[in-house]
Amino acid sequence: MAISSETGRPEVAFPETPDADAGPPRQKSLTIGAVCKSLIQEFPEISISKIRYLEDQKLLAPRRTQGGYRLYTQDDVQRLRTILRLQRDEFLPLRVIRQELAGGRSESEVGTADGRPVRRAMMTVQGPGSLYSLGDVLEDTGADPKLVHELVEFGVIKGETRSGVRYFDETEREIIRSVNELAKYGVGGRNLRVFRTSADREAALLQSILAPALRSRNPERRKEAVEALENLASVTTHLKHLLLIRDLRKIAK
Amino acid sequence: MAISSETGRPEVAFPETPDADAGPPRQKSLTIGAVCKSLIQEFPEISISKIRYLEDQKLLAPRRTQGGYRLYTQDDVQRLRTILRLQRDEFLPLRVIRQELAGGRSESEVGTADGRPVRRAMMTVQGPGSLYSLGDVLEDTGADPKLVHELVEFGVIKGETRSGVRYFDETEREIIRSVNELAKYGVGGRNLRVFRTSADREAALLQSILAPALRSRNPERRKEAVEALENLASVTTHLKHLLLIRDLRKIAK
DNA sequence: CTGACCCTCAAGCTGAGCTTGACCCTATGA
DNA sequence: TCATAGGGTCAAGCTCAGCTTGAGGGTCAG
Repeated sequence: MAISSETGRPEVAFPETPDADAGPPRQKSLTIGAVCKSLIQEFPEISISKIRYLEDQKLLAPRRTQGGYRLYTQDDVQRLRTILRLQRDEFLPLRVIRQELAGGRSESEVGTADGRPVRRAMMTVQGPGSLYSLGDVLEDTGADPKLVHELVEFGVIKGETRSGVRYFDETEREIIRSVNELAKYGVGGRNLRVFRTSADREAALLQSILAPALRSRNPERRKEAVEALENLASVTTHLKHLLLIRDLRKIAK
Repeated sequence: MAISSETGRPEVAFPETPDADAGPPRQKSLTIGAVCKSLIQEFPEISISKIRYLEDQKLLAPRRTQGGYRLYTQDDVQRLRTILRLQRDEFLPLRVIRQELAGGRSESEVGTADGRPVRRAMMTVQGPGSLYSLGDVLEDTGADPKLVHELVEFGVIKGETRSGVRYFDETEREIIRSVNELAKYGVGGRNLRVFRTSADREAALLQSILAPALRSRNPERRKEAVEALENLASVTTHLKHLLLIRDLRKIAK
């Protein structure tokens, strides 16, 4: 409801209404100047032109007003913060940051001063996690409602209907984000089938391997099996990525 | 005995005598050309002028012969290797590398041994990258030679035969590592087909999408296309992982 | 309707990280 | 002993990432 349509026109133009609805702190969009001010504490080197430059380099994609002004949601700002931190603290070149962010290295995982670990939130097989309304998801991901509808229809995601309203979990939200990203490159519609069926096939494979343990009466064993499942998922994902890279190299000649 | 004194004058000038004395492999000093050759496997981009440049930047300080020739001990070479790895895999600028090395971050703790880093290497579609012999790979990954043989036979990896010896690149090495990991869980043999074909299918998809740009005469456009390829690879990998997680959740109940 | 703010686009700047070339010296073995 | 392959210095130059600047012009809230 907050966002009217694909044109990126917010109903309430500027600093969005601090609407008194749902719990989570609502998204107030900021102009580029405001964003700059809000970050100058942590990053004294920042500048408006730099933020624009980062957008030019495909690291950001804020919505726009009808007039062409950039509007940054809190998520956009968080992403920007992440970018700046990766640049400052890890010396990563923008090209690499772009990829890190494209693959799901998300905001929260960088800031928190830790050393290595990088635990991926929605990568876990366990637990429910938080739920997001369609509006939340659209705002978060910048996706077209039609796209979400399509995904639901194709059974890629299904959400969870609660008192008539459909909610999505983090994984689903990230799926939407990724699909939206792919759409920009012209990957969409039935191409997604390729991914779905390969995921299904793979899940079946892993299940068949761990089936005995998963069906076990012993909760200890079941827990182990679930963990194994997570590990296997990571490894196979990595392997598939490597195989893909290998193939792509041939293509790129 | 091998090295005479602080003046940097070696008793036996050039490639030092392979002296048959004390147990530990004695310090054979290498000339800059020899060093370069010995590293070109792992770092194809290296050059004599670059090594000299690094010295200029105070990252190295090899001894010299009376005549002014640089002489590198094994330790020097190891240090150089470390520098190059920090540069390639962690993207550290030389200024930072200098500090890291000054404050005891030692050779051993960066390389192949440990867990994470190794970022770029096999993630990029570009470039030749370093090469590893079968022995290197087996040592690195702890895999069974038979396994490697199998992978080569199945055409999953093929290596690069150079003067009769087969070498593998980083991607292939990591593929081997992953497959070996999977083998521990009992995933192997023809199960790998699933992964291979899905990677192939996906590569074909991406290729078809970017084909025009990739075939373009304009090098500018081609570069963009290759970058897009890398981004797409990241995104699709992420997406597939998410889909897999989604499936696995159902399985795990 | 004005003043602060924002937009694009092309050109320019800066520093890191090498490379090149001119010119000369060193080590080694035939 | 001297040919020749390999090294050495130094200054200049090149490339690329990552911004900045400036000209010219539109947008938005009060």
